[in-house]
Amino acid sequence: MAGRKAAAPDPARSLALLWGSHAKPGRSGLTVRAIVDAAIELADAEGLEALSMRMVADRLKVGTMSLYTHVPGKGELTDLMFDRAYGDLYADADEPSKQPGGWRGALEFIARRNWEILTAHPWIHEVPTMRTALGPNITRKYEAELRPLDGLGLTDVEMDSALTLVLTHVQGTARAGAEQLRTQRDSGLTDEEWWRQISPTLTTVMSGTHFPIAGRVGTAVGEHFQSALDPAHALTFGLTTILDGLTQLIESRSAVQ
Amino acid sequence: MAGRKAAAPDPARSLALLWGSHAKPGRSGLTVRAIVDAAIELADAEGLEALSMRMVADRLKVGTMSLYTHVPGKGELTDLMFDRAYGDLYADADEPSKQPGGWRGALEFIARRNWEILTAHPWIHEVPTMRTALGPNITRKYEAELRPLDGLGLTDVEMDSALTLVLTHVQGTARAGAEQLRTQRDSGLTDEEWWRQISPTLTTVMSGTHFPIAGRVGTAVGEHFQSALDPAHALTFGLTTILDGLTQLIESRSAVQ
DNA sequence: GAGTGTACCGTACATTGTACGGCTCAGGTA
DNA sequence: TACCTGAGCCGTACAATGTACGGTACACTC
Repeated sequence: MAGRKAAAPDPARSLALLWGSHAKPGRSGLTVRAIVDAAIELADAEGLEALSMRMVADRLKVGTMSLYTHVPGKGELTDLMFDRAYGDLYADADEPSKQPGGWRGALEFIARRNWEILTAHPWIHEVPTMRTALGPNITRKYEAELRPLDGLGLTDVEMDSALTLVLTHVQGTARAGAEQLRTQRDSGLTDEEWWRQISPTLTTVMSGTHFPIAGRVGTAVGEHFQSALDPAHALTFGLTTILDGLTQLIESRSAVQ
Repeated sequence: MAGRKAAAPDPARSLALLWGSHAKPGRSGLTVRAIVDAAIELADAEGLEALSMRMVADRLKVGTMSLYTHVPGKGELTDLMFDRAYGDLYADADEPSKQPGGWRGALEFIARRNWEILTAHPWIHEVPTMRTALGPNITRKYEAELRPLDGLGLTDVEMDSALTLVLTHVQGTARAGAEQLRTQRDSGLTDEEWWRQISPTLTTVMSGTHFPIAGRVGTAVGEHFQSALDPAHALTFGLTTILDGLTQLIESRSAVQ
């Protein structure tokens, strides 16, 4: 991005900030909580790229540089936003495991809740998540999501792998959906309008090529979903397939035992 | 980003550019191909964010604004880079279906090749892919990847869904791996050093909490992989599970028929 | 030799994150 | 009360970005 390169981040300071109390007000009433909330509101509407420190400060009626008293920089701010966005994912650490349908029902619930958060806050996809994996809400999330997988005969590593697989699927699908929406909004064209606009060029340009199966399948998909992609369908199709696969693994484990 | 907001893009022009000949030189020998190649080289090393039009122009010993004679803007340039990166994915449109092991072997091959490309060009994750889905190389890729799924009893929509599921998994996993590498490079710390650095703060801060399963599993994963995440393991675990799930679907279809 | 279109590019501008240094005020001490 | 100190606040400045605009120079055609 523009500006000087990001200062060397201090991981320990970031961690302390994540776990700290965000409610202590300064002289003008400014708090970390208020900064994070304002930033989330802006990012929900415009995305992370469009979010600027100046915009956040303006919304809080505060000088831009005042933010830096409470937050070391934009990177740390997005980390805080990330952890906060997952703050009310679950009522408590047992909510997923209390769902009906055993581990399968629990994973379906987990997938649905994650999907909802990602849809409400599409900017989450742009946050580098490695650093924030130890925030308070993310930690609680990990505990809540592992519990339904405990005691099924899986090893600890397998429990983590199974959860990661489901979450990666939800994230990837939600990301594609968010991108689709954003592309539509940026261009001001619906999928159908866009298609109509490029259609003549496309036939010209592809006249020399011959892709029989891609043509047939692409057409079928387009007619079925009115689009090249239906994220909701991709989510459930993939989840069903993944859970079927995990069923085999879990059954083989309990059979061995 | 900085600068004026991106000009209203013309989809038809972008499409024509994607399919056009990129070898026609201008007065100073500048070609679209050369611009794209230079940009890919730079992005491979530094990422898409760090890639600037000025850097590309400097590398080609050309004025910055000369690039705009050949390419409408940075967005279209990344589209071209994207399509080009997938240029030599497969020798021909039948390479995946010729792999041993039937459809399962073919999908494993597809996953592996996509993984290799994504690992070689991590900036691909930052390119909005919706627009480029109709570039020449992406179209050929789609054809090549659908062929091994044809004639198994799946509907056209199911063929697309199955492929999308596998590709989403590979992308999500590769993205996590790329992020891990980038975080390490940016911070200059290995996973282990980073962990040691935050460890005291972490115990202080988490002293009041109690997450038994997260603690147990997290520790097991960390010891097993020397890291919170092993992308290669996540890839194969997920792929196996997904293919097991798809096997059930395909068998049920051929049984019905 | 004149004219024309296109490739090339220097300059300018809005916008970004944030370093730096100064101002102001709350709270403690004398 | 008078003063001091540290922290909150923030105006200004800077390097970097994508690209609009308008000018220059070259390769053509006639």
